Amino acid sequence: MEIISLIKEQIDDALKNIGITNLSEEYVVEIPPQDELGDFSSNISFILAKKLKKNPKIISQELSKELTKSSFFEKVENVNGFLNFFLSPNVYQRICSHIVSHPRNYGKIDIGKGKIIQFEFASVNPTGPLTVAHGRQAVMGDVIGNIYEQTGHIVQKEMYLNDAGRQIKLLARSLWVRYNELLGSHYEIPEDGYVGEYLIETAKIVLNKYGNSFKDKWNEEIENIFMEEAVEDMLNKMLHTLKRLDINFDVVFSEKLLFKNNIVDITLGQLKSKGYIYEKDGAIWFKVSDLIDENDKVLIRSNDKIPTYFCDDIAYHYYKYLRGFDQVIDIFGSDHHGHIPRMMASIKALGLPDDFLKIVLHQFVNIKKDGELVRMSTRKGEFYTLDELIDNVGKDAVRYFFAMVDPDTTLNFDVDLAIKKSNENPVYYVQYAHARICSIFKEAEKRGIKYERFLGLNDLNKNEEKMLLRELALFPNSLKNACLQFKPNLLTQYLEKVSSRFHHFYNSLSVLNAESYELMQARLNLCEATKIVLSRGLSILGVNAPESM
RNA sequence: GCGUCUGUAGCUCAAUUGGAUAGAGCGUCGGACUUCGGAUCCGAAGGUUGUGGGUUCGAAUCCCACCAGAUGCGCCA
Repeated sequence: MEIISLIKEQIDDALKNIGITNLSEEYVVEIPPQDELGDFSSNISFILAKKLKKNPKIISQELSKELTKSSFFEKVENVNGFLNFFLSPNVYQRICSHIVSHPRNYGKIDIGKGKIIQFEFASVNPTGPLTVAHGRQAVMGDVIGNIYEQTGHIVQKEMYLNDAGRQIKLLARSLWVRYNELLGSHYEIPEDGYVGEYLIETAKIVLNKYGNSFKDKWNEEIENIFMEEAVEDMLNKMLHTLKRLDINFDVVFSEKLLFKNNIVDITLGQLKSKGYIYEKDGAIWFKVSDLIDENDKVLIRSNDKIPTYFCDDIAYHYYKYLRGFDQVIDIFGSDHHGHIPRMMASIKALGLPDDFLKIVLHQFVNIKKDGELVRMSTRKGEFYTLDELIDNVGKDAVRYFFAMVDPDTTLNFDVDLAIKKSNENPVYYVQYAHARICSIFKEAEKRGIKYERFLGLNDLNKNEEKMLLRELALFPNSLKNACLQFKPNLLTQYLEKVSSRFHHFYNSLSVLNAESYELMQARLNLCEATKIVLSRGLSILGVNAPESM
């Protein structure tokens, strides 16, 4: 039951009745700017006006006359060409009973038709603690993944681990320096190495495990040990931090696996067979210029024959295809945007479907501390870690805060403010609405009132009740928009609107002291419906829906 | 230089993708029922949507130019 589509069905029927078929343009059914104007409105007349070269007011007059015949609407008005709908009371009743009878899956819609979708996010070099910027990406990926599950997709969440390559070697050497430091031997951390103090902790682990056997000794074997130890510890810490946010991955995919399974060679072979590969100056190149307006790129380096990051990434995505996903959605920071056209080109070159890969970007997080913006650099060891943020603000607020901002917007995070007044975060507003409803039901029980489902629903005709119900009816639509646009903030915004409508209703009408028994039951139903939407919405956001707070 | 994203109230963000009088929270000011939770509700102040043009019934949204910020243009990842 998705209210906007139902209204559109009514409009389409009316169009047919007045002889208008094959309308190709999309028209909109939405909520008018003022509640008094109607429950919903549509711009259909303007769309038709352009097409039929007729005055929109005349068209909406014709249409409103036709639509009034339907029992779906109490009345249909036309104001300045807009069609404004007032739903019949029985539609509101149906909404309420529908929600109450589907507590576990109200809002689900089938956009995906069971497609298997992989989400890749929070893929980082395991070279240091996660920062708040990573937190944004992790929450975003997790929430969009959840939304995809609600919209008829089968979702797998995966993290890619860059556990090979130059950065890791630098990390190993930096760790070794810290390890020697513990043993009283002093070396310089290499240029571009990792100076953050978190490596001291890791060094202690190595010291515990291996004793002083690597003191003042350095060779390839030792380097490998330090690489492994460093990556393991960093990964554990990262996963631990994410777990604190209730973010869990189905798969952590190691870069090393690409080589172990020969994926790089297989991918290169595939590209070669399609004619996109050539050799020059001892390196192997990808003919990007055949596909897009960009220079060719190196896949295998000339001096050490090691694949570039780009090459690995192509191989990784080809492997995703071989693993059988219908679609893959990557979530990257916006600094990767230059990577997108090349990746899309490689998808085409490999002969994969055009829509196989979708890359979603998000802007950065700036941290404001003591009134100043803090630049974050893992390498220099200057950052505000995600763990600190969770310590200070708590899981629910962190998740909500990151979900509530449009991914395209740079987020200025004022840490001091977030710590000082947690009310800054609207998550409490939504949670409070939920807790309040729970408390009504507790109070009802205390008074010996037995809640009766579906009773008295036709008494729900006050404006506050209708506005709340209308909002509840939009839940599926809100999930749909969030899904199609990859914007979790549409969901948080929606929940805030629902909460606002509820608080308003609560303050102007009494539930347990209603004028009649039937009306009280009706309002209890309305409360339950609201509770269902709030708790479903919050659970998709991964935020707790408390019974009391 | 070329490309991408952003610019909205003092601050943090919206605006159902071209709709009607641009909305919330925080902050400021003023109010609320001895009754279901005052983490709430109601009201006020606060805006030339970065600037200037254009497109049309209608623009924060689309097009052009400029200004400002972020970011990318490696045999780095």
